[in-house]
Amino acid sequence: MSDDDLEQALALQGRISAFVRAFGLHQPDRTPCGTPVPTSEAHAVGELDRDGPLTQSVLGERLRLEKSTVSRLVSQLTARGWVQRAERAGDARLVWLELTSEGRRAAGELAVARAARFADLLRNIPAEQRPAVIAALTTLVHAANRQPSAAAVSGAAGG
Amino acid sequence: MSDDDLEQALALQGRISAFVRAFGLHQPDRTPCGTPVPTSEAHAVGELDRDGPLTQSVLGERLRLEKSTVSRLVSQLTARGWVQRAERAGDARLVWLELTSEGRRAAGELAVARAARFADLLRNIPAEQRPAVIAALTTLVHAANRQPSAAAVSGAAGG
DNA sequence: ACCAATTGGTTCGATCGTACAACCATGCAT
DNA sequence: ATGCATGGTTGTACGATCGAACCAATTGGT
Repeated sequence: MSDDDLEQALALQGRISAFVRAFGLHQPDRTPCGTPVPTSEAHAVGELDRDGPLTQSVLGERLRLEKSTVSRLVSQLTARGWVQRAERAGDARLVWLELTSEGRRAAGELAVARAARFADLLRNIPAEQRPAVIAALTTLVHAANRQPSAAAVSGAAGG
Repeated sequence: MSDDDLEQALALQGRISAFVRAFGLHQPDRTPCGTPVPTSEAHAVGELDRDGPLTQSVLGERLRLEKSTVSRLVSQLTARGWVQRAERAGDARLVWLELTSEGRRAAGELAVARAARFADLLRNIPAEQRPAVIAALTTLVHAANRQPSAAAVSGAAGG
């Protein structure tokens, strides 16, 4: 690793860490909508709203969570009345997840609240820089997805 | 909010959310170094290593944490032998925090491990795009810091 | 000089987010 | 059939964080 690389790595680390803190991503609960919705539930609902019925394992892949975590998460969502566990002809092991109508309504509200929050963030970025910021994040996501053990070696923003 | 703004907000939200998942930031524990160090402890040690002795409340401001959270965090670090709570002439309420020599050693190791992880990430970004990515993140951090209730309305990456 | 409000910390209780291991059921392949 | 792989559930443990209640030292007014 050259000195230049090291410097860039340190810069990257500092920025990401700072953003996580500044944007409040280190606080797990709370979401800005009527009923407070835990973050993880919001993520799951968003995924189901966007990509139709999914099996639990697929949802887990999307969210990068262990199957046990997903199982519990789904239980909470069904308790809340937002998700239904269903079966389908075919593989009897699979649990299919779909939003209830109530769940779709909630997903919509959450999407609006979320968009508002991010719109606020954008408002603090000069308009001409916005596309560049979004492009850079896209690059970053691709890079992260290419990392070998992204999930396994995790947590390093702070460590 | 114009359609264009909305579109950008949605893009931003999606990218950030994707990055958090892809890079594994949603998993609180684990850091890639000898002894597994919880993320929050690593952050705190890094801060103390960089900016000398701090009081607890200042550390809390830096990390954007409640004083109760900081108190516990510091207890864990002293139990680990990395931090010393000290007093100083002057305001007797203040608790000054400083790294022990063991703590400084650990901070160094953590920094190395962290840099390696981020260097990996950089390796997956074309060299010519790296400065742009870092610049974009800088912009993003500034924007987040300008947000009114960053801490209060938090958690919205998923909600 | 005194008392009230403020500030820095600690402790308690709660919730969220997640992983790993052990386990069961179903399905698939030899 | 038998044995391995896959999808889920439950139990256990930890990490991260907050708010409220509380105490001690300080500071500002009157």
